Amino acid sequence: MVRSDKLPPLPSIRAFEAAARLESFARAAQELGTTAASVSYHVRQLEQQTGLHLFVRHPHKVVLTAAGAAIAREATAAFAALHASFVKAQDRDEARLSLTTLPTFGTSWLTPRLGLFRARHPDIAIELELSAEPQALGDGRFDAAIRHGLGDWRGLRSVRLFPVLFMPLCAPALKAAAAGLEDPGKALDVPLLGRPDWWGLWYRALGVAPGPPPDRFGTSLAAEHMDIAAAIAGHGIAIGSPILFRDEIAAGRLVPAHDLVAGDGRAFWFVYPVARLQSAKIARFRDWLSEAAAAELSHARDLAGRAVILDP
Amino acid sequence: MVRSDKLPPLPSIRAFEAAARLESFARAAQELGTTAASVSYHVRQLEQQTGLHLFVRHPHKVVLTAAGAAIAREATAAFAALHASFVKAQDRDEARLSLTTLPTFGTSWLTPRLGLFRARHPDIAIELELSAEPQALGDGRFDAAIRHGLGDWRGLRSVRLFPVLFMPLCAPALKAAAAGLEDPGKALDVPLLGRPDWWGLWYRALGVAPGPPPDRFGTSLAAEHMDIAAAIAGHGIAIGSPILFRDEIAAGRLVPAHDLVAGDGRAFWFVYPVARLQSAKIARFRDWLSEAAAAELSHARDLAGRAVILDP
DNA sequence: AAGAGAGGCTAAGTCATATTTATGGTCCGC
DNA sequence: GCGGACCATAAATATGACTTAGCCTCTCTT
Repeated sequence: MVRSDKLPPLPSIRAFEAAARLESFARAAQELGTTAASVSYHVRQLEQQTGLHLFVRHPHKVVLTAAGAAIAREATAAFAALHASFVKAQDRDEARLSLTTLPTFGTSWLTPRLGLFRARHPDIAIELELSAEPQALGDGRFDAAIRHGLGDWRGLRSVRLFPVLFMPLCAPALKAAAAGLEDPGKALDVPLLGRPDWWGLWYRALGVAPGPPPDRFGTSLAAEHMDIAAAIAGHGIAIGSPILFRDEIAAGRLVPAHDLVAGDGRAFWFVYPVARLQSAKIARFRDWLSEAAAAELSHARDLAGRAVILDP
Repeated sequence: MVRSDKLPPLPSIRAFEAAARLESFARAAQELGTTAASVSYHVRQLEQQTGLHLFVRHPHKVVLTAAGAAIAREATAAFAALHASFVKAQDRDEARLSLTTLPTFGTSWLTPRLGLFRARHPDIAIELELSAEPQALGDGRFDAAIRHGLGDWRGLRSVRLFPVLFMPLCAPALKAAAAGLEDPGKALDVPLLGRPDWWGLWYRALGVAPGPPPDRFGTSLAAEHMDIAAAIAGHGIAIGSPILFRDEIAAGRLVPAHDLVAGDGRAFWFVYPVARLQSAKIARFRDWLSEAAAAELSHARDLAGRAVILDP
């Protein structure tokens, strides 16, 4: 015998283990989803490699030798342990969903709704990371992400949620002061809050070419939702998504400063690696999120319908 | 993920385990005698099958994830246990050599010499079974056998030891009474012991066609060595092998009753399954036995040389 | 008893799968 | 700054397992 310090071929050990446990090549073949001939082949393979007699063949049945029984016992335990470790890892992995998304989306829209997901799927704990920069998926840090864009990320499966829209929003008290907003040449009593490029897009949608001069802008904060918070506090007119801040609008803390809704063709997408199409927890979150987004979209049908979509 | 209750492909687990233990695909490839590309393929395979991230890839190195580390630990233990069980079984198997042979050969020739083998190979315990009928090899009961015949057993490797010879043997006190043995028609004072067919062969070698009449024979015992024992006790003239009973002849307890040596072309052979060519213990016994048989043959050169060989 | 069925073996051809080979990119160390 | 080490990817290859088919032996049934 080869007196090898190497392990014999694992598929052969597997076939042998099943045959030993079930005391039959035919039943082992059934369990392994193969044929008796294959099991016979593997067992013989193993016997040749090890130089051990594992089974005594009788015309109608096979019987383990002493050596075979000893090895089979160990092998069964080893495979069971291996299997258990995978199951455990999968269970643990299945119980925790790690997401990364944009700060505004996460803060303003997703977080308030996460409780509903948790209520429906109490066995999945969500871990949410917020960052303005899209984080790589597939390296083990995150299971999935919500991004905005066109949905064309390579290697990722994308599910569209709702469009990215822009509209001037302000506190009700400032609504009057926002009159004449549509004329960028005209000075306003209140500053414009939010990213100048979004304002530029909105004015282009309005048909006004150059947009407002730089001195119209107040401090631009780190994220959209902070501008919106400033607007709610009455510090100016913010440019932001009427969908993301529907709750604020519905509560009357925020009103449109103008009726025009602009968009740049982009949307929010739920994305996850193609390699994880089979992941149950991702599928569950995706389904819940799609549903929530569809509900959101049904509230925003008129907004989305009348939005002026421009190239960015 | 496939949430499979089946174990993922074992070769992939093996590749992963090595990679995890060595913290490097390249070193794992080296250990497994394959290439890094292969290891990479398998690890990816495993990750896809299980839906788990096992490694975080960095451009220059790979790092285990928490799940990967947990699985690797279990996998290493499982493989080690598996390996240990094979090594143990092989060691145990290697420490015990089970032989089957003919009663006379075993009793008269082999057993007295087994001590020499044991002295040279104290780590191998011999188990000797005696039976007149040849026992099947390769079913786990016996590692090897010593048989007599022509050396043409299918599926078995045969090593020739020494020829099967026949010669009348008797106690020295009966030597005189054996005079005239060569004439089967002449009545003797002492009976003939042993198998009539062997006597028949011997007489044919002598050139005497019909052989002695049945009433010349004493009781024929179950095995040759028992006839010889009877001869030593002075109960008659036995037909037997001068090689197997060389010790008795050398000690003077047995003398040839006639000088003619006959043979039927057969010999004693050491045989073992072709499938076990690699077995170290069988090789060690075979080498020792060949040596002992060669020494025996050198003592019996003149006997073998002058033997008259007939077809049986 | 005799026949059908179950279990296993063997042999040969097919097919799948792992592996190799080659290429490219990234980072680390000299 | 450059060469080497390490890993990823893709396509082609080759090994090896698997299936299929036919056969034998034994057992159970009728």
